[in-house]
Amino acid sequence: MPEHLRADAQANRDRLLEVAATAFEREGANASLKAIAAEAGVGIGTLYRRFPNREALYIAVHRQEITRIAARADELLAAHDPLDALLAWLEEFAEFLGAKEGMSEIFRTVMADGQNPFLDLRALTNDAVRRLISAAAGDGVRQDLEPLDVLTAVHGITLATRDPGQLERLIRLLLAGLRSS
Amino acid sequence: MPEHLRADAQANRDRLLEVAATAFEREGANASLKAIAAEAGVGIGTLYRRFPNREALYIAVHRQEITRIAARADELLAAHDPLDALLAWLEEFAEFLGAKEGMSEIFRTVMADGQNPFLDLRALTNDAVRRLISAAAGDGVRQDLEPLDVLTAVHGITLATRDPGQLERLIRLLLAGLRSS
DNA sequence: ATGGTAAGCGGAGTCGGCTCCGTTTTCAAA
DNA sequence: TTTGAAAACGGAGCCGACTCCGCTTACCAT
Repeated sequence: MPEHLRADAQANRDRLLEVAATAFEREGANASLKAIAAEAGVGIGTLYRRFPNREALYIAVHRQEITRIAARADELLAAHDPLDALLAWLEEFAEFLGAKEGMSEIFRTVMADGQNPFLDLRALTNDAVRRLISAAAGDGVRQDLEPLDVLTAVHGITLATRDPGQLERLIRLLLAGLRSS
Repeated sequence: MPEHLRADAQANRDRLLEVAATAFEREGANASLKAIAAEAGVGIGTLYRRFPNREALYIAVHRQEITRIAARADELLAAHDPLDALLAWLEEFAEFLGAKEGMSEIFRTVMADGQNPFLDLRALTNDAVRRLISAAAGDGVRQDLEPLDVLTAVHGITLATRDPGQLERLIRLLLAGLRSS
């Protein structure tokens, strides 16, 4: 395996990401990959060689956005009480997962797989939660919880919820659980 | 729409359910419907006429089992403290959803659709939760929660969780939330 | 008993995901 | 500049979901 992609391959990869971004935007995470390949002017085989499954392509497209969410934790902590920051972040994260059609399902696969090329993203969000929880120690938030468990809880809520009102209620219920002695 | 199925249709339906039961058992909820139809000796069209989608067939196969779970609420209430009963039921329900490969995903579709022929099952489980919550009023369980929200929370947990230990922890976290003032 | 028809049937057809492999292209060593 | 092999390409091919519609069959009214 070479260090860098061949020039033609790199160009194709870039074009795929570009086309995929607008396709996912337009049609959600279940956009036809065949169509994306065609619009990018490559064969379906080329798409799959570069991105071995739908999840890989989808996450590659949204890499920046996810990094951004993780970074939001510090912004929120700087601007609000720790408890408010925690709640706000959980809500933003939930909204992010829920807003894009299919994003939540994609996350499911990504989270489940232990040896994928997205472990860095998982670590980023994981650390964000850890910081938020630590900061809110003085507000009665339990310190014995795995950040990944909290992340999973929010994720689960976005998976099972359809109605935004219900999502809001369940996030608050989760927060209540986090504050239980 | 006739009251009863024609004799041949009824026989085919029965055979489909029988075959589907073993197929789902063996291969999980994503068993090939084409294969099920073939094994039942009918065309794929016949399967889809009777069960308009995978979910319909899957739930039809598991109808008894779901009814059974709902009924467990009363058994548990009769045998344990209300709080223990509530926890035990939530765990049983979660285990049920998590045990069968794909069941949890099927539930997702069923829960989301407001006009399906499974509303009775939803009502059954909903009432089970309502009774459990009411009974545990004296143990500090909040009475201002929609049973459906609680059900959704458990469901979400089973959707997002892979590891049984994590599932157990999240159920307990949920219970803690239920008891917060 | 039989004839008309609603009910039921089946599988060809369409579409999308994903794989596999024979062909083409890049690129760097000589 | 040539050249050969690693890298990349593309699309045919397979599979499964689900639909659609022309053909068949049960069954009831006569």
